[in-house]
Amino acid sequence: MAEQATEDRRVRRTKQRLKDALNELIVEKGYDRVTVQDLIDRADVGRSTFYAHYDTKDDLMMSQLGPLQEQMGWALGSDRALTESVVASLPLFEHIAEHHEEFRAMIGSRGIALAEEAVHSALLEHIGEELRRRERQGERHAVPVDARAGFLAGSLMAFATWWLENGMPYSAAQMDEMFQELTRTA
Amino acid sequence: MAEQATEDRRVRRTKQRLKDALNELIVEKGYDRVTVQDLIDRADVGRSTFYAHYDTKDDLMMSQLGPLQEQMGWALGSDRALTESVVASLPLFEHIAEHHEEFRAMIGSRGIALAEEAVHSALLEHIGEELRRRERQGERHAVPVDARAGFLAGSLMAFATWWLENGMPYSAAQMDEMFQELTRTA
Amino acid sequence: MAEQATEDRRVRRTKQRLKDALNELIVEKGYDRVTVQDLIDRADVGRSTFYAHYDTKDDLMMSQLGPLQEQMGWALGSDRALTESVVASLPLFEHIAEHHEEFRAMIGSRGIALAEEAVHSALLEHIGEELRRRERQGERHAVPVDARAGFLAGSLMAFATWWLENGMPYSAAQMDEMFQELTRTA
Amino acid sequence: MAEQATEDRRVRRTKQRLKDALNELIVEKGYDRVTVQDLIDRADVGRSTFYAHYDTKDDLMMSQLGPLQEQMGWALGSDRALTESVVASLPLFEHIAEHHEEFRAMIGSRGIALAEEAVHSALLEHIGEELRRRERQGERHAVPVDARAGFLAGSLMAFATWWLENGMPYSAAQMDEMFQELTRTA
DNA sequence: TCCTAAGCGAGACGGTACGTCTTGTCTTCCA
DNA sequence: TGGAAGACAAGACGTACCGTCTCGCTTAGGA
Repeated sequence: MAEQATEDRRVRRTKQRLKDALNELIVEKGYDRVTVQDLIDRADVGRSTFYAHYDTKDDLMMSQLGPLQEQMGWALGSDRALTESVVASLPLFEHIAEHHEEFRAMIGSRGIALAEEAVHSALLEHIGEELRRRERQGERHAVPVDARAGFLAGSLMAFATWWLENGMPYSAAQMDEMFQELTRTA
Repeated sequence: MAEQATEDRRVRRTKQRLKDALNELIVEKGYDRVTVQDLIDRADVGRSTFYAHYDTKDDLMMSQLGPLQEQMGWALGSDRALTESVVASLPLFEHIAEHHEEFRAMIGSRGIALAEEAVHSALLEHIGEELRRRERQGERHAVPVDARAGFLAGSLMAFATWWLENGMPYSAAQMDEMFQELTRTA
Repeated sequence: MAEQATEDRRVRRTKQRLKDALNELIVEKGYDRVTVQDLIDRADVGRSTFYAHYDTKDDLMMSQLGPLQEQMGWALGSDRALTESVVASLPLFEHIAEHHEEFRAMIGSRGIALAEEAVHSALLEHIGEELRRRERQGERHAVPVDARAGFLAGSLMAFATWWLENGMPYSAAQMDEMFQELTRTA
Repeated sequence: MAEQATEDRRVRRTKQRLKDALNELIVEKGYDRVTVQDLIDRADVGRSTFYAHYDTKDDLMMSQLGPLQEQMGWALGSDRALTESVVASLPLFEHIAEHHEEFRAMIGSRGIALAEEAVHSALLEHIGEELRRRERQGERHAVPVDARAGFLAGSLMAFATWWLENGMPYSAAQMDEMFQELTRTA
């Protein structure tokens, strides 16, 4: 919308303070234990102001995920991803390594589900497109495209989650390498 | 435990009524919308009785997952699983197919996370053991055992979830076949 | 306090509705059987709103007693009390006669104890002051002032209670006359 | 009752243990804060056993008050009371002095109300009888008998209560003397 | 000596009320 | 006129007691 662009400077500031508050509080006490009251206290914003901009805490959370999705999408389509492999997993692992503190604070919470869902759907779309493109170019595979896309997107998310939850015992590069090897037939 | 076995007949009945109530209500309104009040109304049980046996709704949910874990564990170790493949994925797909109504009622809720976590950990343990056994017998692989176990357990869960959330367009047997093919190198 | 005066109009309305509800319910079912739930249902107020203003049901009750104390204090110091007698008992008997329905609904309950305590302490203070004033003016008595004040305040309360609990067989004026006669030596 | 006499030895022991438990607990935590659970724990008695003998905690309390009433009644009719005065107040003050610890633990509680009520009614009856006896013997008074009885019983209770709640600054004998003086015209 | 009914402990149970917490709506006031 | 402040209704939560109940064990007192 045009209004988005013209959005009041103050409104942008208020929204930003709420996002900052959320991110701080997630690290401090975990996503699930953050209440709307916490958010507005921290952001120094009136209760009604919060609800004027966002429907729920989850809504605020998701409004931050758009940029993440774009970033992932961009990464997936970038030069760095121009390999023979279907999935450019490296950017994902690197992003996680960079923000592991925030992510770890959300483990087990409803918040991580939202983030996962956002990345997962971006992943699913990109992978699906790539697989369909290759199929049009004559590539054949025993497993149908939809299943392969579901499998690849899901197992990448799962592999990354495993990594995060187990103390990240490998580097992002190693994770990428291993993932490519493990999904060679997919 | 021996005490478990000697548990008062009444206590067992009460617990069973609560479990039944939970399962019914999950299907009716989804896990997250079920309140403790709903449970005790349906089970015709006093509020304090509920809290005498379970700490929270999640606690009640988890008490049902033990049997599920055992069932999965048993399935994973059964004759049917005696294939050359590491993971006996068929029993999992079949279990899901059988209970797809309950599972679908929990999609996106905190309840499914508990169930997933229970099955996932059982899976992880079994797969880890099997991989370590094979390694002791001389099998070699480019990817370390812990990462392969994490990958296999995670991607099986993810693949099953994808299946459930996309209308189960394949049979359990087909899913099993595809999973074996997709993880041939893992 | 100044803040009291500036108190939000809505707050005052809410508090008033709660006080009205309490008074109605006391008459209907007796103080002890009135629950917080009854109060908020009748006052059409949220549960948390009740607790935002009052700690307990007793707290709400006591908040109504302040005015009663003031009224009694004023009565005790008024022209009508300017007799040779130490205690102006008539206003008390008249007040009881006027509100006998409410008082009777509280007989035997914890609520009446709060009301009695409020009136009793106001009485005790006024009588003590008056006796000390007279002593300074040379009046002498075989019994020390503190004991006489305790006796007079207590026996007035007791006499009034007896009256209320026995069907008020005399008029307020008769009660007053009798009380003066019975405590002539005190 | 005859049954009372034939009451099982065990039953008597159980009841006594409950009474002892109540008295101990009253001193320890105050009447109102004593729960039935406290009582049966202390008395080492089953829950149903308690309810087999008493309806409520108040019931147990009152079962102890009978003896107190008899004691007071006996005292009021004894030789020591054979004075020209209507009320033999000395025994009451002495009884309170002896048990002031228990009584003080009950101040402000619902328990004291039960005890007061028991003593008060015994007092009222004795005083009423005495006053009517004297009237039959020709004694005349400006205030009717029922009112004088109500006044005397009530003010004695009130005076005793004042004494107890204000640190018992006089001896029982002094209290008795003062009470006689203050009610000379009643 | 047995046996049979009562007393009893243990504690599960249904139920009621409590005081706390969080949510999303609504109102008031101020800059 | 938009946003800060915060009162409010709604309703779930976990806790504390209550009075009822079922279950076996013990423990006389009469057969």
